[in-house]
Amino acid sequence: MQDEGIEPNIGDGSRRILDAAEELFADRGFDAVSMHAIAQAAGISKANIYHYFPNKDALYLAVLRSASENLRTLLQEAINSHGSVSEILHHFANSHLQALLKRPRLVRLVWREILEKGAPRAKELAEQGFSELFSNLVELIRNGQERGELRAEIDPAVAAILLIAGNVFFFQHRDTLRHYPEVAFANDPEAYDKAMVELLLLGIATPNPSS
Amino acid sequence: MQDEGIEPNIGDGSRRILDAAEELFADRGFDAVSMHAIAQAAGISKANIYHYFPNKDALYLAVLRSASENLRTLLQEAINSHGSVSEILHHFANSHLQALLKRPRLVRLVWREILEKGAPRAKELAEQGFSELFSNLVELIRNGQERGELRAEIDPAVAAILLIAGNVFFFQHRDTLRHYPEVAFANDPEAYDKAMVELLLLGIATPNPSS
DNA sequence: GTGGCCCTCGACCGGTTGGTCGGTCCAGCA
DNA sequence: TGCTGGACCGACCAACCGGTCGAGGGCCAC
Repeated sequence: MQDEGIEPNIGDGSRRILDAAEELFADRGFDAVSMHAIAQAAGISKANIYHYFPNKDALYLAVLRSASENLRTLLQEAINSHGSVSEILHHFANSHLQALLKRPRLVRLVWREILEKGAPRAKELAEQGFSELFSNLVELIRNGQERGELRAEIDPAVAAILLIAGNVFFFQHRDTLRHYPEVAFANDPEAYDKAMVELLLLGIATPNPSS
Repeated sequence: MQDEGIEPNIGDGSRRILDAAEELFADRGFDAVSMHAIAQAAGISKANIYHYFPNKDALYLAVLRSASENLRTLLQEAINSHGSVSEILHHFANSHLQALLKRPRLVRLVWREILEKGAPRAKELAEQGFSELFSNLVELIRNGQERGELRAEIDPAVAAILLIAGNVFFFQHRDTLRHYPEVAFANDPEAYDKAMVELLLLGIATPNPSS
């Protein structure tokens, strides 16, 4: 039968296990983390983990499920806004990137699962967050087009992908970007998002006077 | 001329090992791949691997070095072009994405290493490809600004990141994107790049606010 | 008391891991 | 012809893996 809403047995014991496992899985991946290491990080014995979770896969799945849900609700906040399309997009980009930066462990964990090819343990689960976000953003851009604030010729999906990709790329490579002198915004995600959305809105080409 | 000048012993034996290891490491990651599996995939005995490589780490490093070099030369082709800025950017984006799609194993392998946090085995090695690409693209956009074809107000680094991020995102999620009805270009990278570069050039906002 | 009921644990299991070792095969060369 | 050295392998090793088991201990109802 199906589980009803929320996992029934989330006590203090399993919570500490989940926390420890989440960090380790996010940092090193499924295979590189042993149950012994998780137990040690949680401050309990390895056998005790098996009192709460039947096996390693189930533990990983529980961690992923928890992370996916948390990440989803976190990202959901990005689409609650109003105003002009420009304001909405600015708010969306900023909230989205802030959400990613707020819980980097969750993001890395979920992303790791999405990118895995060998053994997709719960790909759909990990993808659901992106799915909602993407659909909502596409809808949002489409509304902007209908209201005439955005050009009708553009593909909303391309614009949505660019916005999300820009944020994800910044999140994933912010440490690397810090090393480049060309990058002035590596430590300032808000400035980055501001520049990015303005660039997306106005384009990089010099406007043609005879348009 | 078969001598590459760097690695002294690249014979037929080690080549097959590197090929097999590259595929397995790219698909499943370092820890999930056993030396036995690599030997089996290469059609040799496990002990024979140790005739060419001192240990698993050295083998992984050799695979990563080879992949990084190949990927770098592959990406290098993207920056050789001329014409107007618009043409150059279109060519760059297209070549870049084609390069990614041409050798997905290399890309996944290198990207996996970049994203790893627990044990960065050769992060700098994996990042060098992106480094060159990014610097060249920034320079390219800066030239366009000096020639007046691109707006002077934009940050070249932001534009460069958006372009690369858009391609990388498409590459990494093309399988997922196929499931969305909003996405018409999931099987057509050229169409995607065309739309993306045009969007970047002209922006998504209507040029004249509500008249 | 004492019997159940969760937690918690050390000790243990079979299997797999990265890595080693002694030895075989065979082309090249004297 | 015999020797040499690189390519190659089956068998083996200690360590570790995920997972099991039986036993303790605190706690509450009786």
